[in-house]
Amino acid sequence: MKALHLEKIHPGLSIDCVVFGLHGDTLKVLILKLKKIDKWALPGGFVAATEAVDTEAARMLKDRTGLDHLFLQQFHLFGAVDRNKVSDIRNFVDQQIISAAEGEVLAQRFVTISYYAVVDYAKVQAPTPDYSSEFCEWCPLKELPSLIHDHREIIAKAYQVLKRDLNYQPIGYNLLPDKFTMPELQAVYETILEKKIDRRNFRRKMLSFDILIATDEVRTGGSHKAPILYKFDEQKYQAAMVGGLVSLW
Amino acid sequence: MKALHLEKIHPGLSIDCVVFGLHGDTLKVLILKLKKIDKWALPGGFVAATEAVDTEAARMLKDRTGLDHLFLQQFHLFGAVDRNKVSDIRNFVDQQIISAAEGEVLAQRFVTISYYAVVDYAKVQAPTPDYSSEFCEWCPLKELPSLIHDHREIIAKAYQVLKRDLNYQPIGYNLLPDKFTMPELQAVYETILEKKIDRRNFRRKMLSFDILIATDEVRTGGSHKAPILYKFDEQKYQAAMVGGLVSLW
DNA sequence: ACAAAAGTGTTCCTTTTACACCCATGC
DNA sequence: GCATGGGTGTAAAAGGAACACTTTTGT
Repeated sequence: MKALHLEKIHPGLSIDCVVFGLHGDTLKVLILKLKKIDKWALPGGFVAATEAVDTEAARMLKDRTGLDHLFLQQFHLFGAVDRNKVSDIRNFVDQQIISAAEGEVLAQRFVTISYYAVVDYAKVQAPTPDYSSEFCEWCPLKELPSLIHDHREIIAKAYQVLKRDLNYQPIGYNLLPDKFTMPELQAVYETILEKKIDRRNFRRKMLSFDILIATDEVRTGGSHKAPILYKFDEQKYQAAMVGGLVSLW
Repeated sequence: MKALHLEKIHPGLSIDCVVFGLHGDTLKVLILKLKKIDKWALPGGFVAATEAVDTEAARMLKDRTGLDHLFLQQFHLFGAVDRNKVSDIRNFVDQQIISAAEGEVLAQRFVTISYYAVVDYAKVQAPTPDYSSEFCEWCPLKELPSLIHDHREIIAKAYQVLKRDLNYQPIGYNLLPDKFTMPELQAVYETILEKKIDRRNFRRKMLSFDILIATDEVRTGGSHKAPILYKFDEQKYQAAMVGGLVSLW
């Protein structure tokens, strides 16, 4: 159980991560159940004085999910004056999750820089809680429990940005295993965008981007024709991420 | 001349603003010439402990440009460990622009949250320098002088985001006077995207978004047919900003 | 009258949309 | 063999690209 080392952190700045995963046709986010308190929180933490902010975000994700090199996007700094609620901090101290001295520090004003990540649900075996939480859970985006501070707002913004980015960049990559079928990829889009897409048109358009490679394997098991397994063309995928898939002019 | 009040600011956090303006067919950014030092800086400052970050960014823009209610978008937190160069700070102290005690504080690690703004060049009469700078100037994006810290990198990122956003949202609004002609609007796109667009196709597509209202006025003066003046339809413009102009599905 | 540049229209071609049809797999 | 869902094809409509023509303004 790691403790806090508040003297070594960058002052007044925290990181919060919204980790998206797809469970069947449900979009879920990773949240932590706090100890002794009936509230939840986003995975996050503080920035070591000696580390880059982006590096620290990646570290936190690794600590919680075990995953490295994932799709991690900084998306917004939340900087309202009273965004970290003093009542929440006091609760922490009362429940002896943090010391009075630590509570003192955390009750000061904090701004938080938020990142979102999209991960392959299946690759995250057992998400690991941190010092302040008893367990970690995937929660459907539409069924969020009571969250501390402005974490609900952060998730809402993350989802909005995710939807926008999905229309611009082939994010599906990161939510799926290395090899996946066209219907699986389509499900990613339909779930996130909350919209039905014509099967055949989706297929054609997706293939036209020329970022997928058909393998000679198929996914058997369903009582129907076995769908072809695809993988992303790393090179072309990266290029598409830079330029974007659609543009006005 | 306002002084620094470092005891009242949020620690380790600064704001930097990239203000874009269009001068003819040149995209320019607003930069400040530092006193006694042969370097330039972005307009920016520190966050009062009692103010929201977004509010502070707007205040800085108002202080420098006199403009209120402008298009101001937070776009990235720069959080590398050594991004604020100690040598630059020392220079400040040596030149007595700031006190030794202030220099002490500023030499600590700072992360900066960046905003970009797009403004009507003509509306900014005389940009006002701050306590650290002797004057303020519009500089062509392609001819940037030596800038402190990572400000060059910040401008580069801002430009990249601006180009992306332009393809998504009708930003042109903010770079132009209330009433403008179709060729003027087209020039905004061509200048920012560095790309020629067919006059007639641009017109048709832009009108198809149904966010422009033709006035019954024209702009005279050119030795050619007087172009119609348009204005944005506030309502529909706002809606388009939310949904975006293009989408994959 | 002429140059310059704006407004309008047209043609061709590509993409999108909305389908019908066939194919493989498991029960 | 049949239900299920995947792969392929196609006709009609919409949208995009390229270009000709007309109109207005200042000199």
